[in-house]
Amino acid sequence: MTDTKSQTPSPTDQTAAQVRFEDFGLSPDILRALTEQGYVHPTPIQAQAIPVVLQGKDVMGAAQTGTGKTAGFSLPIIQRLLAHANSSASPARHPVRALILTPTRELADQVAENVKAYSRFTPLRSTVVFGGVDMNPQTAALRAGVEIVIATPGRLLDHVQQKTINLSQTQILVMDEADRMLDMGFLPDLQRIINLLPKQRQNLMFSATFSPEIKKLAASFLNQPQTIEVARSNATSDNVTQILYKVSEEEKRDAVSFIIRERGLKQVIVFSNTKIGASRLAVHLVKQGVKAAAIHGDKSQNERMVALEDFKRGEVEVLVATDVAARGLDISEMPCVINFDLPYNAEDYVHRIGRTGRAGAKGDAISLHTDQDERLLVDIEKLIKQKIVRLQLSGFVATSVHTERTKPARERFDAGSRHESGSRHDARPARGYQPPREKVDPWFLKPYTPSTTASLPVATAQAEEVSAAKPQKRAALLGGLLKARS
DNA sequence: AAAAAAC
Repeated sequence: MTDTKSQTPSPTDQTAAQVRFEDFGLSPDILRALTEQGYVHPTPIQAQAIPVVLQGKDVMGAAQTGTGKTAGFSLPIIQRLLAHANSSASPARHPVRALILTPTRELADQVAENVKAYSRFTPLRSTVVFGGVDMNPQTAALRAGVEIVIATPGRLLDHVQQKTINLSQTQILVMDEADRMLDMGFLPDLQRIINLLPKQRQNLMFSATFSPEIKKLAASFLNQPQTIEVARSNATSDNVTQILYKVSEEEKRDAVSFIIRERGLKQVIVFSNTKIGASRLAVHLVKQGVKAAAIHGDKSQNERMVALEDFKRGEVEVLVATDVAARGLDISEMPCVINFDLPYNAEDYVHRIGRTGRAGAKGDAISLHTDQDERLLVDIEKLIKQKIVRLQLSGFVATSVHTERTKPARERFDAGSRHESGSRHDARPARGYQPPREKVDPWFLKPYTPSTTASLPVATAQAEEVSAAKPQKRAALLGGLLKARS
């Protein structure tokens, strides 16, 4: 909902800030919804996208999350559906006329909430469709009739198969976070869905980055699209201060709680590369009295929802997340994000830190890195075309250890407890000497041994081969798509 | 290497 909030204009916003939502010729019913929410001025992407979408043109939009993208496409879509009412259909029948696809369930839910809010005073109906929850309520809503459907691809196709949805009248298609959908291997699903739609339709595609693959996708799906680009692609916001702290693998968890305590953070997302890592870190933080919760794909949809709601309400102060939350999640006023792990994919770094410094506000992006991360760091700095500031985590002493197994960790534990002024060590003195637990995550704990160091170049070379092959495979897929269409 | 998404 922070999407369209008017903001302190930065120099580049000045023209946009002078425009008002009233200037677009939107229906009074839409303007009323906007007024009630206190939205007066469009964000730059909204100012650019709304008129173009209203004209019925295809759009290729490059926009980071937090730029007001959702309102940028949903407001004009609602307007178009209102203006071109289905005269032929009986009033009881509401065919799906606009379809909005998103990569994650949470994002689908949020977009749906926004669409509902903007169309509140119109006769248009909308519903959201995604997996992990009971199909029946969705089926009931679709039966009752909706003009706008917001969906994740898998469950949508499920409904198609069950014949509980009819897409033969869909005039507008939106692909939100298209780059993410490609990354997640949704291309075949996208193609299947598009084949179900009328050939004559309006297509809107939004992507945080303009990779060659995205351009190919745009070329195959869009019809003479108008390009809208607000932020430089792959650029990080100037409002975000990026910091790096070098720590050892064993120190990471304590470093996170140290940073949270030291800065008095009350709203922070911590990104972990693994689901198990996210869960463990959350448990660790809770044990230290931090109000933390984990959100990742192994949690039930209900748990994910509850964690997100609690976080938005402030009941949870630290949300430990995998990349399920890297893109799209609309969480307002995020002053800080922490990378517990550096992401494997440099683009994900951009998305993660895009969770902060939004809508003109300042933000901090703090990343922990270890010796093993050097390569990832190089990739990231190459992508964002800047060096990230390396700082010392001054005053930090690890008080507990990741694993009790490695000798260096134990030494650090002893050293830490001697210098530490707090009493956590005294409260639980036996902790450092317990025998190792049975289930040790091999990925998480990589001991420093000469043999692993020696084998590293080989492993790296293999990894390069794989990642080099991937785009080609995608390109081949896209090529097939192009041929199939022509 | 991981994560996400349909049952």
